Amino acid sequence: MMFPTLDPLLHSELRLAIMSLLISDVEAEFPYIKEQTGATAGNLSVQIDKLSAADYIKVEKSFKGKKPCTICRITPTGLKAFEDYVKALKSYLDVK
Amino acid sequence: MMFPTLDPLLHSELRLAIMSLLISDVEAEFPYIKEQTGATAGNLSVQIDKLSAADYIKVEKSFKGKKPCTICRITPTGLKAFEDYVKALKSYLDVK
DNA sequence: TAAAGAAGTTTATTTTATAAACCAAATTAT
DNA sequence: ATAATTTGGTTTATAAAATAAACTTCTTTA
Repeated sequence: MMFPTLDPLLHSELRLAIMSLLISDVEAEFPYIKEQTGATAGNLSVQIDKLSAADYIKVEKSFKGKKPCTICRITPTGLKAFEDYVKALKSYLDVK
Repeated sequence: MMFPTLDPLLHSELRLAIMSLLISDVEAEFPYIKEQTGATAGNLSVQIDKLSAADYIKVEKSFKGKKPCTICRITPTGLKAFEDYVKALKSYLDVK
């Protein structure tokens, strides 16, 4: 087949946005990701879980003063997957 | 919001592959698209309908000798949508 | 101390992708 | 000649995914 399969975990608007953020920002808190992506909290929570379950990101729960704080970071696995995804996408887009 | 929405009609592996083919090849027959994408006929038929309903492609049904022949071509609308999609995707991918 | 807000999670709903089943005509084999 | 297979699809059913609504717990403010 001439078109490589696109990692379904990354071929999702919200999950891709999350990963994109975490590549630039190294780490990001839940509310920040929510604001930057415009996602609802529920949707974001679900998609973060999926990325986390695949070990594409690590999620660290702590407290910031008295409030819960969820920090996300990309993993090497996630970075690799993202790079592979971009490479794969290019065979769909670089069409000339 | 910092991430533009990705046209859901194009943000689909098979539909994107179809569009990608039609940009390089100008026109393509159903069996050729099927072979190039590795899709099942059913899936391909459905996705072609969707692209056609949005006027991203035109579908022309004729006969080749005695056999039915379905030819697909991209429309200006489709080309524009593809270009916009690529542009939008870049804000997710060009991350450095 | 009641109401509102923050930070999420869980669950339900809608949408989408995909394949399985089907159909009609043509070709090939018996 | 006719039965079986292949070609070129379409329609329908199923499985998976995305998304939002509803809920929870704790905190802050009125």
